[in-house]
Order: sequence, then structure tokens, then C-alpha cells
Amino acid sequence: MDDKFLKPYNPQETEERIYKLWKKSGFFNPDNLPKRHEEPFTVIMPPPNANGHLHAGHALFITIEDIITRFERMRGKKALWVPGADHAGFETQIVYERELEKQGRSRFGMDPKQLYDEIMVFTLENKKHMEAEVSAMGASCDWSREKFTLDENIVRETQKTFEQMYDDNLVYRGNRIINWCPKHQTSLSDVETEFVEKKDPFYYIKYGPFTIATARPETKFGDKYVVMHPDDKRYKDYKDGQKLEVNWINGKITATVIKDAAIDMSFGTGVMTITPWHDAIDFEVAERHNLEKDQIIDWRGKLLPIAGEFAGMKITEARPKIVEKLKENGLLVKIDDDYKHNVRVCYKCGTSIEPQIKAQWFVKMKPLAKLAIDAVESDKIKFIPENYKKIFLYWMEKTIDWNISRQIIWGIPIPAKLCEKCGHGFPDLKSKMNQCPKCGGSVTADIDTFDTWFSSGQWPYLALGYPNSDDFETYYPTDIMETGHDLIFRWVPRMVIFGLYRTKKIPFNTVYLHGLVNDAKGKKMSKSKENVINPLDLSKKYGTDALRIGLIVGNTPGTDLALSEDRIRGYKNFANKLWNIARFILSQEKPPNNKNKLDEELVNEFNTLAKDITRDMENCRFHIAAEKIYAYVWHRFADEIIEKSKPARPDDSGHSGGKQTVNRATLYYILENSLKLLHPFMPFVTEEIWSSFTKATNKQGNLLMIESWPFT
RNA sequence: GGGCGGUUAGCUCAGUUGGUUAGAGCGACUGUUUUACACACAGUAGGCCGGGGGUUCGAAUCCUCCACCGCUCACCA
Repeated sequence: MDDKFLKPYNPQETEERIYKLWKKSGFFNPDNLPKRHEEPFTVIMPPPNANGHLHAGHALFITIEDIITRFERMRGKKALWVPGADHAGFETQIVYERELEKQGRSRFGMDPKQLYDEIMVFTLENKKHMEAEVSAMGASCDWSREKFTLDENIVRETQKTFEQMYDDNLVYRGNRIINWCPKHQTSLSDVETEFVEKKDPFYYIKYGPFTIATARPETKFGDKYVVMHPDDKRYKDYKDGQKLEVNWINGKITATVIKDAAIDMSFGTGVMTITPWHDAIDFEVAERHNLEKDQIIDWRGKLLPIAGEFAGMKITEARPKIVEKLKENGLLVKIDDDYKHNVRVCYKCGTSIEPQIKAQWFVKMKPLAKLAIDAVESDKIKFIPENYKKIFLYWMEKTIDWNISRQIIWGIPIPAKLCEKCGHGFPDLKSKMNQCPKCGGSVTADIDTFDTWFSSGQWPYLALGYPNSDDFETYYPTDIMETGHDLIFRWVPRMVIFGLYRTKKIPFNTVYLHGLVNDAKGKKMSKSKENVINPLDLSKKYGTDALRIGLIVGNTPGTDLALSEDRIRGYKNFANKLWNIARFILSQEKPPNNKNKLDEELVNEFNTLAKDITRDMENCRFHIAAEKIYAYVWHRFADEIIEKSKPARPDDSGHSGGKQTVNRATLYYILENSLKLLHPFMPFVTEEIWSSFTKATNKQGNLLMIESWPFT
């Protein structure tokens, strides 16, 4: 017996050594696997953001994907798991802005090149941490194929997709209303905003013969159109296009009556004035009737000269003063203090989104969504859990054009030129156009970058080196995309669309969505609540294997998990239990030879279980598989079978006990195959025991990692 | 307001297509230092499976209504 069994299992002393052993073997790279591994199996890792440390959600997805990969590898597949790192445009820039703040600096006014270079240094540093942490989780991914979203060829292909979509009339430049975050000074797509319920005063204001209602009086300076429903009998005397003299905030103006069916007659007074530059509905009304649009609020969220004496003020500062003036002028009818409404905010900082009109690049979604809908409806792409299919389709059906321009430096540049004269925009990947092809005017380079999801949406094929790569030919479409259910809108649909558009193939056969990892009480982890559990701390304290299986058992796909330290501690005990099982079996003087008899019933029982577990693994029911093998090893194998195998002791009355009822060969058989079944879940301790097992049975050589799965 | 999910032991959760006395981990309690393991073993307590109605020989599981919780989407100014 190995001396190592004299002490309890010690993960700290084992894990790094084992990981090096695996890495040195070369088997993370499917090219190096033995001949029996023929059929490719591919998982692309959702690239973690290279801007900080791993959190519990990362630990979960690494565990699940590693389980899948190790299982398929042992079953004889040519298993490839491609790791990656995401530059994470907007998110990383925000993280770095906080760093700057700490140093008393700000990105505004910084030389863009300088800022970009600094963020690159920061990102590459964090990328190293991230890689070390992924490794510490036991990830058997092929590091030789690791990709970064800013790798030269990935940037090039992302830009090519843009050009191709422009040529196919799927990308256009539009001067449209967009979501503007005044804090971060960039536009955002709809999925990058959230709604929060706010209670604000609701002001009823006199507008000529009408009373209008608004929560935002500060936007009303430029309101020169008053809109009502064409069927509203209360206002039947007013005709569409009719002009009225109106006494307004800063004096007399001429207002025009507009009739539009978008008005809800039952809300407020049934009349509203519109602010097309700063409101999506108003923008649409203005577009329909071809009305003028004036900007009231600047990009920093301050009032423009149109606001007269209030120009230059921030909205929050100006609002009470404006209300005061309305009151003085006798325009304020009443204030409703109990008005609740939903306000769109930036998903990162919670700042109220200020809609603005801006020229941006948009992806025309309808024809692309059609491709995705067809693929999912015909079940070419399968969802786990299944109900996400419906959610996916629901979102795809109603998707609107996607703004892909971001006013941030950290990202992939949009390779386009913009005409200074006519505003025409067009792709220019090689940057050789100096004149507008439409009007001959001079052009400047677009300084915006792509929405990060524009590039990460292309990840499955770009990570495989598309186009012109053997890997793409061999490993695409990938088998399974495993990611968090929170990315069902932000990421999954984009991957399906880009995959179908660019490669004409689905990017993956299955989407597996895991739930969020919450704290022990099921509450969302957040820094402000101080309930963040660092997975690496748990891994150090209880061992990575304990953390891994603790994240899996009882964790149904799509359902959030409450992670408690007690739970992980329990599985540390299990790792040690397994250790002691091995110690006991391997410590008996001689291993059985092949002629030793196996106990048929026990072997059958085990084989039935192994087949059952294999079925669970095939169907991604890892939570069930893990629990079954856990319960068997501890409560059946250790508590009953091994106990029965012990030579009975004489009882108190001097009679000898019953005879030994389990053959040692059976114990070896069950141990060997249990280690295999457990390996995907607990790779370190099983591999460590395996080396002793093979030594004891004179079958040294193979790593457990590439042993055959029982009953494939 | 729309959509989705949840409600099972003190806590956190399993329970594949309806099938015998409903399970696990943690926690609690009672014993046991027995020669693999006290990071252990033996055992105990604890649940009208959210509520009402229905389908069925049989329902935690299927249908329906209701309540509460969570998530998500949404242009009532």
C-alpha cells in the first residue's frame, strides 16, 4: 500500500500535482488521444471576462463542462473543449474606469490610445489570473487552442461579418432613437437596459386649451406638437394640423395638433405633447407625421440653450425649478404624488437611460431571426431544460433591430467610414476610401466599437478558427453550448443567428442552461450585500472535488442553486471516505488474481447502476448521476458490501462469526469502476487513487482520465 | 400588464415518461473511540408534497381554478 494512505486525503498537496500530470500527458488536446478516440465531440467554453477573478457562476459552468468533456473523452470520443477569454468591451471598460477613479483619474479627457493601451495591460494581467483559476477548478480544456476575443484573426473575421452583412443589406446606418447612458456616455442595446419601478410626482400642466400630464417637465421645452387620438370625442373640434397659440414655459409658442392612434384615450387626459428626441413613442409619432425633432438634453444629461434660463443645468437640479416657474405662470394644474412608473436604466450603473437620437449602425433582425426560429422550431437545436425553447422563440419573434455601435474605446473597431457631407456610412476594412461614394464628400473613420455581443455572438465558429481551419471542419457544429440562463437573450440568440448566417450551419446541437449560484439562503450574491462566496476559497478549504460535486448534486438545469459552505464540507467528507475505501481495499496483502471469483449478484447490481448512470450522463442529468454514484459508493459499497467482506470476529460467547461473504476480486472490480464513474465529478481524488490502484494491480500506465467508461 | 418558473422534513433541494410504506445533504436527538475512515459507524425523531376541484384502479407527478414567492419581458406620456 502507498504510504500516502496513512494520512487523510489532502487536496492541497494533490491537486496541483495531478493537474500538471494531466497537462503533461497532452490529452487535453484531442490530437494526442489514443487511436480509439475517433468521433469528435466539441464544447466551446463561454469565454470568461478577463477583468477580474472567477466567481461561483464560473465555478459551476467549468464543473459542468468539464464533466461533459471528461465523460465523453472516457467514452472514446475525440473530445475537445476550447477555452477562451473575453475582452468584454463595455464591462471591462467600466471595471477599469473604477480603477482610474481610485487613482483620481477619469477616462474623459484621456488620450484614447493611452486609455486603450492601459486597458490592454490590465486585461492581459487579469487573463492570466483567470486561466490559473480555471485550471485550479480541474478544467480539462485544450489550452493550446485557447482564443482571446481580440486575437487578430478574430477581430478580422468579426469585421468581415459586418462588411458581409452590409453587402447583404442586413446592416444599415440609421439616425434613430437609441438608449443613451449619460454616465457611461455610450448607447446601449435594449438587452443592456433594465426597468425599475420608480415613484415620481406626476405633473398636470396647462398647454393652451388642453391639460397634459408628465413625469418629466424638463423635457417639455421644445414641445410644439400636441397629440390626441383621432377617435377621442372630447377633442373632436380640433383638427389634425390645426395651429394654436400657446402660452408655454418660456413664453408664447405656436403648437400644432396631431391626431395619432398611438395615444391611449384612457390614460391621463388623453392628450400629450411630444418630445421626439427623448422618447421612443414620441419619436415614432414624429416619424409617422414627419415632424421636427429638437434636442433638449445634451449627452451629459444637461439642458441645452432651448431651455432658456435653465440651460446648462442637470435634470435633477432643473426639475424643481421648472415646476416652480410653471406654478408662477399659472400653468401647473395639479401634482399627483402617488404615480408609479417603470423607468429604463443602464443595466450596469442603474442610471436612468436618456433616449437620444443618434446615427448608429443597426442589424436588421427580422430576416435573421427567421433563420433562428426555423432552426429551433424544427428541433435542430435542443434546449435543456426544454421550457427555454419557448422563451427563446418568444424573444426571437418580437426582436427589434439591434444597435451595435458603442461609444467606448475598449472593443473591436467598427471598420467604417462616415461622410462628413451627407452622413452616409459604409464599411472600409482596409481603410483605403477617402471619398464618399454617394456624394464625393470627405470621409472620416467611425471611432465607435462593436457591441461585445456582436463578436461573442460569433464565438462558436471563430474560436475554431473559421474560416479555412481544420478544426472548424472537424469540430463544427459543436455538440453542446453550456451557459447561464441569464444569457438566453443576450448571447444564445446571437450565436444561433450568426452561426446560421455566416457558416450556414447551426453552431451547436444542444443548449444547456444552468441556473444562477446564490448564497446559502437563496439570495443573489452581491458585493453590497456582502454575501459573495468566493469559489476559490471553498476549493482551498475543502478541496476542488468537494466544491465540484457540491455544485452538481441536486442542481437541476435552469434552476438557481443555494450554495452553502456546509454543503461543500459534506462532500469533502465524501472525498475522504473514498480515500479510506481505497486505503482499506488496497491495503490487504495481495491483490486478487484474475481467477478469483466475482460475486455475480453484486457485480450485476453495480453494472445495472453504471448503465443507469450512463443514461443520466447522456441526457445531461448530472445532478441525478452524481447523487446516484455518491449514494452507492458510500451507503452501499462502503457501509454494506465492504463490511460484509471483512473476516467476521468471534462474538462475545466465543462462537466464531459468520464467514466472509464477499470476494476480494469483487471489491477490486467495484472500486475500479466506481473510480471511473466518479472521475468526471471528482477528477483529482479519483486520479490520485487510480495511480495506487494500478500500482497494486500491476496495470500501471494509463491515466484514469483516458480510461474507458464502463459500459459505453 | 404579458410570459416563464417555483411552493415537498427545521434549512437547501432531488423526485426521467403517474405505480407499492415520499428521498438526499446539512441540522437535531440517542448511542458507539469496533483492527479503512470520529472527515466515522449504528440508530431515532421530523412531511394531509401551498389550497380547492377534477381525470384515474392509482396523483407530489396529468387537467382546472385560487393564493403567495421568484425571475423575465414591456413605448401609458
